[in-house]
Order: sequence, then C-alpha cells, then structure tokens
Amino acid sequence: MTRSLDRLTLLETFVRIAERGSISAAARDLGLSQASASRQLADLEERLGTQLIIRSTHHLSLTKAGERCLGDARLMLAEWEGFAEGFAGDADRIAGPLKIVAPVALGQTVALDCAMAFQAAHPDIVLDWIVDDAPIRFSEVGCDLWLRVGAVPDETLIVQPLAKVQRIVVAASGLAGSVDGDPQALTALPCAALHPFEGGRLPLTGPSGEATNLDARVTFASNSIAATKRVAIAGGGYAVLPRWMVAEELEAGTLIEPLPGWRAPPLTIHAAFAPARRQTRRLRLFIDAMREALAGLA
Amino acid sequence: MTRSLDRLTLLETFVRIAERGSISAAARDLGLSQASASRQLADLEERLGTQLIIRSTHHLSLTKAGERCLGDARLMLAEWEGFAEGFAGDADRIAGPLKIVAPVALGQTVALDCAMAFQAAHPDIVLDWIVDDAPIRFSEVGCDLWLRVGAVPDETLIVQPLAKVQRIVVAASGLAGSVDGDPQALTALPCAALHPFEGGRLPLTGPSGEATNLDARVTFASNSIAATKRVAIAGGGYAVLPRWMVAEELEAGTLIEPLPGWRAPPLTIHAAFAPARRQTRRLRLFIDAMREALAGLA
DNA sequence: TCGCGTCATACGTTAAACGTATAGCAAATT
DNA sequence: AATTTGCTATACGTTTAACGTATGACGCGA
Repeated sequence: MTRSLDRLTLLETFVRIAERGSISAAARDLGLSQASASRQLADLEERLGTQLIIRSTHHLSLTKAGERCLGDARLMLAEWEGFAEGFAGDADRIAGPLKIVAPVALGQTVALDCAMAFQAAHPDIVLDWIVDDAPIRFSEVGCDLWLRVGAVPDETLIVQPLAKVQRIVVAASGLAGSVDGDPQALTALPCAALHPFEGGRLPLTGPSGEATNLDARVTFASNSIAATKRVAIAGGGYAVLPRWMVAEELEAGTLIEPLPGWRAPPLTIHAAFAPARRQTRRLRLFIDAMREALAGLA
Repeated sequence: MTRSLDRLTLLETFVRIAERGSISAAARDLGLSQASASRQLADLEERLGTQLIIRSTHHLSLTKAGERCLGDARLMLAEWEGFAEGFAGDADRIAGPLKIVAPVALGQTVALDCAMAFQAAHPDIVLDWIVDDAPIRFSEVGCDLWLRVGAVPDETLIVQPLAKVQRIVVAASGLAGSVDGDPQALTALPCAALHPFEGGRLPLTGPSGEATNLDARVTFASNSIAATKRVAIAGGGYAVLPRWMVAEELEAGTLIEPLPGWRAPPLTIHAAFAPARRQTRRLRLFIDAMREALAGLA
C-alpha cells in the first residue's frame, strides 16, 4: 500500500502559495519549512500531470492550469470543511476565518457594526474585512463573501439578495431651494452622478406611483458614493443617495429633499459567495446576521 | 507539521466498507490488510468526531451519520476524480469503473449492445452492469448511472432525457384479428398491462392526431415488460409495448398491430446520475454513446 | 560588488502507517 | 455441545515517505 500525504493538504498549500505569490511566505504561514512547501507543490503538480506555477526567484505566476486549479481547490477545501463541520460534536462553536469584501459606505458603517457585533458574539471568528467599491475578481481575492450593491458581475457565484436600499434625490438648499417639488425643475441643475448607477437619465417614481424619466445634466461623476455625497453637501449638484446615508444631514438641514415623496429606483444589496454543496456554518450565520442588520435600510 | 494519511483515501475505504458491509472484504478489495482498513475507518471516525459504522462480528450497519457521510463521500471522491482528470496529460485514455443500472428489456438488448461496444472501444473501462426494473435507492447502490424508463423518483439526481420510446398496441392475431382498426373494439378484449405505465385507462393517438381514451379490461398486470410481451404473444391479452421490442414478432406474424397508425403515449428513457461539478470523462462519454444508441428507438 | 531573499534538492532524522500475530466474539456446521 | 470459520480490534516490530537542515544557484536592490 503506497501512502500518500493528504491531497487536500496539498491543495491547501497550493492555494496559500498562489495567494501569497511565494513558496517561502506560504510555508511560514502554514508552519512548514520552505523545502516542504516546495516539495508539496511539486507533488501536486506530479499528481495532476501538469505545471501549476511558473517559478522564478522573485516572482511566481500561475499557469492557465494553475488558475483553474485554484478555483477548484478552494471549492473542494470548502466542501471538506462544510462536510466535516456537519459531524462536529460541538455544534455551538463558531470559529475560523471569514474574509469579506464590502462596499465602502456600508463597510464603514452599518455592515461594519454588524460584523463587529458578530465577532463579539463569536470571538473565535477571525475577520478579514476589506472595503472596496470596485468589482473584485472573486477567484483571485479568495474571499468568503462579497457584499455588493447592485448586480454581481460574476455568474459563477451564488448571489442572494439581502436588502433593498431606498434612494432619494438630495441637494444643498442653496442649490435646490427653488425646485419646490417639481421634478422637471431638476433638469436645469447640475447632477453629481454615482457610477455605475446613474448616467444621463434619471428615472423617478412619485408619491402616487407616477413615473418620470428626467434628463440629468451630469457635471460630476464618481464611483465613490462618499465623494458624491460630499459634492452634494457642498452644493456642487444634486445627488441620488440612500436615505440611510443622508438621514443626519437631512435632519440637520445640510441637505434637503427637493422632491419629497419621490424615489429613485431602489438598489439591492447582494451577498455573493462561491457555490459549494455545504457552506460553513460561520458563513451561513454571518450572512443571516447581515441580512437582519441591513433589513432596516429599506 | 503533523502528517496525515490522505483524507480522500479514508473516504474511499469507508465507502468500500459500507458497500461491502465488511471491513475484511473491503480490505481485500483495496489490497490492504484487515488491520489497516479497520484503523483507517477508526481514523476517519476520529477526525469527524462521530461513529459512522456499528460493528459486530457478522454484521456491520451504518449509523445515521454514516449514511450521510456515505453520500457526501462519494460526491467528494467523484469531484476529485473529475478535477484530476481535467488536468491529465493523456486526454485520450478512458479508464476506470462504471457501475450502471439499466431496465431489464433494454439492459439485455440495445443498451447492453451499446455498453459492450463502448467497452470494446475503451478496453480499460470496467463495467458493472446491473439490470433491474425496480426503482433503486441510488445512494445505497453507489452506481454511476441509472438508465430509467419514465420518471426518476429521486430529485437529488441530475436527470437527462436520452430518447423517447414509441409504443403501440400489439396482440396475437387469434385474439385481435377482428379489431379491424377500430379502437373501441379493444375494450372487449383482455389487456396485459405493464406497471406503472398502464392501468384501467388507455390513452391513444390516431394516425391523424385524433385522441381517444379507452377503458382497458386488465386481466394481467406485471412490472416486467418481458412477461407482458410473453402474455401478448400467447394470446392472453393485448399489450402496449415499444415498437423496437416487437419488431421481429410483427414481421413474423406472431404479433399483429390491431390498430395500425395508433400510438400510446411515448415514454422517455432518462439518464440519472449524481450531481457533481465535474463528471468523469468516461461517464460523459458513456452517456453520449447511450444517447446515440437509443436515438433509433423513437 | 555585496547582501538578501528566493526556490530546488541532497541527506540524515522522524513520525506514522504498515503487516503479522493474537485475542475475543458470533454464527454455522458437525 | 464442541468445533470450525470468519469477523473486528489492537499490540508490536518493520517499513516508508515526509520531515527539517544545509547548501547551491539565481535575481534584485542598494
């Protein structure tokens, strides 16, 4: 009987090497010698009959086969973990890493509060919290959960809606004081537009369900919602922003709602994660907690 | 760094033990000593933190956890195999076991011919060919492919249609010689019905698309299509049978078609197999070959 | 040029998986 | 009832391969 080191351990080592871009760094992370890590990678390559990583002394890169292997390896490792977790005697212990990418605005406010509360409730969870509004390459980042406002541009992922975000038109009173509830008056004003949700057209729904689609004179465009909000506060243009995000400014009068009762199309916050037949309990619980926390944004 | 024997190897050993119901028999199959097999099972139980198999000297049985583990273990092993196969350098070599359950009639004729041709083309394939008309418990049998006429009563499986089977009314001429193309005349004759496809009602479609639904006087019922055919030949009743299955008898005059041009509802032959993100190449190729072979039955 | 960090590999050491042997048990056979 | 057969678990010495240390070749930056 030929013995073999654990194939799943070989995959773990490979994934860590790919993520760190260095055999030595991965070895340190995993508590191995550099020589062992190097040999395990070679062992995996031999088993699969193909080269996965192109080596050089200062730069490792994945082959095409290595890229495919990375995605599959992660899934198989996640499946083992979900599987083994399903038998664990200690059903109450929630532990292990969670790497999460969240949008900047939510990731520094509501979602972050939720994540901190989750960690306080489960102290053995290790959170890796990344805020980023840009679309990520999920398979490269190696995260467990991607919180995303709007569409998730990756059809390989499982995408679940968590909450809808109510959006309204807001502006500084000096800019929009004369609008007086008339949507058409907006077309004369500058617009601070948020990529990729707003462009030259602005669909709105009124208090009685009436619809209109305004031309927007975009004078400022950004993919940063924080920047868009700041421009609106400074009077540089009206903006379409989530109500939760401008509640304080509306209360303080720093911003007004020039079209009371009118709504821009709501956006959906999605949870996106890799398909595996069993998700780890900590991920499932985290998603549930996040769904509950975001429910108040509607 | 603690070394560990391959977790996937532990799963393989467990699956074989469960299938054979004996640690010793599994050890012989796998080329291990009985002691090693016993230890590997104990090792897996220790890793998962739960007992999987209840031991006795003459009868092993799975615990509840063991039953769940069996299904998941098979899937994870299949996923590794599909994964590793995707990297194999020798893309042309088709090898390994295929365990297939087929309906009795097809499994002794057309489908068997196809399977034998497939094996002749790929001699390294090991076929385990089981004919059985009864519904199987897929997860217990541990087969790769279930060929099934009609519905597949297991929603956990991937089910793909392979072919439609054209069915006609046939009878011995001594019984049905006076029917003379009139469907209603059938209601006076005894019917040999095949479970679960025929009962007291017989829907038929005529040559011009006209539909009728006859009362069937069932005097013989069986779940065996071969028995039903035999009764028809012997003049014990008319039967609804696939055209492919009675072609010779029609040619020889042993059976006649009392309602030329009329059809019973066709049945679909399905291929059912376990979901895995990657199917082994041999299974994919086999299913393709079977689909092609059965295409002539319509 | 020098120093540092990288990866691959040789070599002796280590850890764990191996098979053989044995004991206890249950069922079938004589 | 006694014997035979086949089962599983475990002790023990053996075997195997994975381990870490050491070293050489290489590339990059100061």
